[in-house]
Amino acid sequence: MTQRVPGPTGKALQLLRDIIALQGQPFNPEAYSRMSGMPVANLYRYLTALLDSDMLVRPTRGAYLPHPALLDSLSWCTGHTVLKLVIRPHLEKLVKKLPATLHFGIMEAEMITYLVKVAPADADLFTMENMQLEAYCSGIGKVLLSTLSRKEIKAYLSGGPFPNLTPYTITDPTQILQEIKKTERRGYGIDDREVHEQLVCLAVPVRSPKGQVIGAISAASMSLDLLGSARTSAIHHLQTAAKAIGSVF
Amino acid sequence: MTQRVPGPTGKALQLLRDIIALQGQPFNPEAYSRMSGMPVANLYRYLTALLDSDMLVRPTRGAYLPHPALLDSLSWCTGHTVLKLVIRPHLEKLVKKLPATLHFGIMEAEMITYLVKVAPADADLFTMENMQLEAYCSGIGKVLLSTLSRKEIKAYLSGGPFPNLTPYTITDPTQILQEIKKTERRGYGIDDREVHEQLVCLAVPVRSPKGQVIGAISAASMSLDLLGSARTSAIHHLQTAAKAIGSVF
DNA sequence: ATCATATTCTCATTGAATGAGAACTGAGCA
DNA sequence: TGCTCAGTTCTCATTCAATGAGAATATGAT
Repeated sequence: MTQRVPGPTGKALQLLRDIIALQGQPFNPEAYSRMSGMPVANLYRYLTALLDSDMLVRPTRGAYLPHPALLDSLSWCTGHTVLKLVIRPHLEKLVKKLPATLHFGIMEAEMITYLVKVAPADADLFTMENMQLEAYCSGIGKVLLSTLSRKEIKAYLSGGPFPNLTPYTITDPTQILQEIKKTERRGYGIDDREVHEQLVCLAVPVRSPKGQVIGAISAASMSLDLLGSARTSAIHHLQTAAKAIGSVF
Repeated sequence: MTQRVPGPTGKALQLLRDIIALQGQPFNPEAYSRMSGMPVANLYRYLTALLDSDMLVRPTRGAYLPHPALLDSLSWCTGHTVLKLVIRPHLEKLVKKLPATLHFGIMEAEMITYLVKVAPADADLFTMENMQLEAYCSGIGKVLLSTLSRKEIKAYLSGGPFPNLTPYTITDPTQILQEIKKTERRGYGIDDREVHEQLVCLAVPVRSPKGQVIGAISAASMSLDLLGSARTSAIHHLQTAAKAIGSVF
């Protein structure tokens, strides 16, 4: 809602963004003018430009919707598509230095969606791209949970149930909360055989330069060494890659 | 590709549109500069604005993609959603003056998709929203075919087969071409029991003020009167509504 | 018909976009 | 390691467009 880019172009794009965010609810010019500090005259100038550029349509007075032509021209891709295109090359570069199964995942509706998987030739795991897993027990899940607000974490913990997948799975909400807090302090997430009896995993968040959480990347392995002597190096590699990925957004 | 809106805002939006249209293919700044007449310095100024406004991301040098945040904020609607939102109220107003079953349809992949259906309380037809029908035999199909270029029409006619649905269906490509030509001269499409033995239908195109074909609206009825004494009035009502709808785009 | 509000218009003022070219950066490659 | 080219940023004087307040108009609903 706050302006990000100076000049007329930034204001026009901000207005476009704000109108899209309304999801078709009526747009109140006067209220928007007051809220954004933009005089009505300018507001309508930008609206006209957006309408004439086929970015918006105005079905009736006071109603603004994205232009079908815009939506059609975007129909070849989704948010997931773009994330995959952006992140896969980074993980393919990383896997040469860090020979583990690498994942990129995001949180959607309190579940973790694994969008990208890159594995070394000799290792293969049960995971698949586009798979959804629970958040409370995986490395990516824990580290993404740890970036949420206290309120959101509480909402998540009261959502249960949290089935145990292995003898090591943490299933008690209180203990999960402790684990999330430890993850936050540590800066990275650990899954010590909580999803699969032989599987361990390290995960770090991917943040945009503005601090927004894009998702998380993880390195998983059947070798417990990943949590031992190899841990420091692995975390370093993950964090370097995460920073490079984050800088794209 | 040609600029539609004067001023910096229009140029920025045009650039955004052009990059989206690339569908992720590499973007050549120099070529774009030459083609659009925009100096490279300006080109990069606009690119920066679009990147900073979270409209685009740059995965690598020379690659530009729509920003996932933009795509997510648009995921609540599609081109079809917006078309339905825009057109339904118009047809609901029209049905009070023209008591027939009204449809709005568009051509997609040589088939007609019926996006909106509005029927009087006493009339009901076999049609359903989102249904797809062949183009060559329906009123909407014929009138949309008649707006295509000769080349596109030929491509369509060589696509066949064209099954006959009733004894009245025109199935010979040569005859279909004649029918399309007649439709073009007439300005509206007629379906005289070609889809269903008792069903007749009139259809007119919906055009934006710039002349672009958005789709077509039709009035269908079990009463043959629609093609007789009621025809002039019906066409007039359809054309008035089509003009009102078209002015939105 | 009338009312509220969305929308357009006018004009003097202010500030931003423009365009050419030079300078810089980074990825691929010998 | 350093080369090289394409992509990208920077500088600055010039030009042109955005700005803001308010009045005027158009429109849909009651």
